[in-house]
Amino acid sequence: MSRLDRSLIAHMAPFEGLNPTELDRMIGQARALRITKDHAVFDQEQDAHSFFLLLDGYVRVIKTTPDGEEVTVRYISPGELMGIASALGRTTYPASAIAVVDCVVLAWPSGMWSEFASAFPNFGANTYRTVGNRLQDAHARVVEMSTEQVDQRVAHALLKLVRQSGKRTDEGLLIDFPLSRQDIAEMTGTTLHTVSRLLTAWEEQGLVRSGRQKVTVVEPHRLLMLAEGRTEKT
Amino acid sequence: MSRLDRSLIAHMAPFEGLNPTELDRMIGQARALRITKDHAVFDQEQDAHSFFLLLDGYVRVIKTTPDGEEVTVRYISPGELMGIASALGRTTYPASAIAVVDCVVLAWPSGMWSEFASAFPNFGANTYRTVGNRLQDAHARVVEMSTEQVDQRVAHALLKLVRQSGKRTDEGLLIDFPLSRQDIAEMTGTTLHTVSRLLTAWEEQGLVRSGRQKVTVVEPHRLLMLAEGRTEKT
DNA sequence: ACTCTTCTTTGATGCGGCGCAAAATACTTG
DNA sequence: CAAGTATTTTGCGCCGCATCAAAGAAGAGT
Repeated sequence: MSRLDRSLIAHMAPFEGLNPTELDRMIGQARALRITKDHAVFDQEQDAHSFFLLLDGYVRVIKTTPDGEEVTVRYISPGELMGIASALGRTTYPASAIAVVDCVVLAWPSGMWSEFASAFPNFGANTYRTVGNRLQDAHARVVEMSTEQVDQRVAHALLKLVRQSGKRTDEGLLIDFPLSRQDIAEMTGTTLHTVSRLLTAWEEQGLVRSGRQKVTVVEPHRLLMLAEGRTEKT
Repeated sequence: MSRLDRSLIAHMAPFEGLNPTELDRMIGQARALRITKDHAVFDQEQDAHSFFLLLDGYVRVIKTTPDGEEVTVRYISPGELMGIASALGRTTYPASAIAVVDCVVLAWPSGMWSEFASAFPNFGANTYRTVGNRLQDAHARVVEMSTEQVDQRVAHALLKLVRQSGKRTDEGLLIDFPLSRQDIAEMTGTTLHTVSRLLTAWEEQGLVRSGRQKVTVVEPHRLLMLAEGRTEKT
């Protein structure tokens, strides 16, 4: 079994303000896991035994409705915590987390949460700041869904993904993991058909370039204008 | 100036598990405020100087979009905390809170949050449980907006309000504060026109009774079936 | 190279619910 | 009680986008 070193996590936002000793104590309790593509890190409704840190890869957090529809809550990037139900006094996971590529995660037993939070106040504060941001995001999503048209929502979704995982290429900013039309539809509350039509239209206007499970934003600025709803001059 | 007594708050959820001494210490630092109907408890974007507990009345939490549309995030009932930006490491309020009737609130300076949280761990845990619930709610809203039709969303909204503030009357369960078609529209991402049509249709079917700024749910069960989308047999 | 599967594109059709307009009703205030 | 204001109702036309259907395109497996 491989040793875990604090350098793995020292630079990550949740651990900001922790000294080396503290980092060692935290990582000493962690288990590293590999999650292969399309497998779950944790499942909705299940007992929240652990909380996680994503070290490498990308994870999609989804909620499944009683009648089987899937809604994507968010994408997790390396350095983000997930499954922190225990920090919020829950005993089950409210959503499922699926690896969209092969991933590496660290896992801590949920029971350890309160211990960490009181022993390392910075860690607690960092986590709650994250929770605050996610609450904000969720409310922003509600506002978007209430007030914006589909094209604006899709534009916003793409911009968010680009901000989170955009990689410079010679064509523009490539979203760094496989992302299908269906995936985008599940983020924006529409259908893959509509997403497909929008992307081809935008491709004709030179805003994006896209292919199978891959989207590159060529002109973020013009896409933002569209997202904000200021009228487009052809 | 009136003395505040711990009996005001002792039975409220955020203070569960606190002993009388602790309650006294907390309430000793609080200021009581009256907020008259239609006035703000706090405003979006403003410096988060205080956090609040609603003692009496009802408060609507809203987000305003750049172009002036208002989206209702939630209604607050007596015994609930609000404006707890500081617990999540924010320095400004992410939304505005408006009294829908004359209200009484307690206010504590934001700076006191961390002190309370560490001195009274139960209070901290209770608060974070609340935050967890709100995050859940927000995600549930996103799922609703993504997958449900307007009539289902309106039905869900009414049921939520009834659960929160339903008062038994001889007609059914009355929502205990003034609530216009416009208000319902802002909760569900639709227009007052559509809400009006739905309510009159439901009234004809005997599901609800409603008048000016007032809604009574007559048959919660049938309304729930409608909310869940199981088809109605006329 | 060929088949199978997954993902994407594109067309045709229909409808839920929004936008607009105007009237009716319910409170409020002098 | 009359005038003024806020809220609700209702009709009508239209359009954004879902739904249904089917055919391409791109990889994956053998």
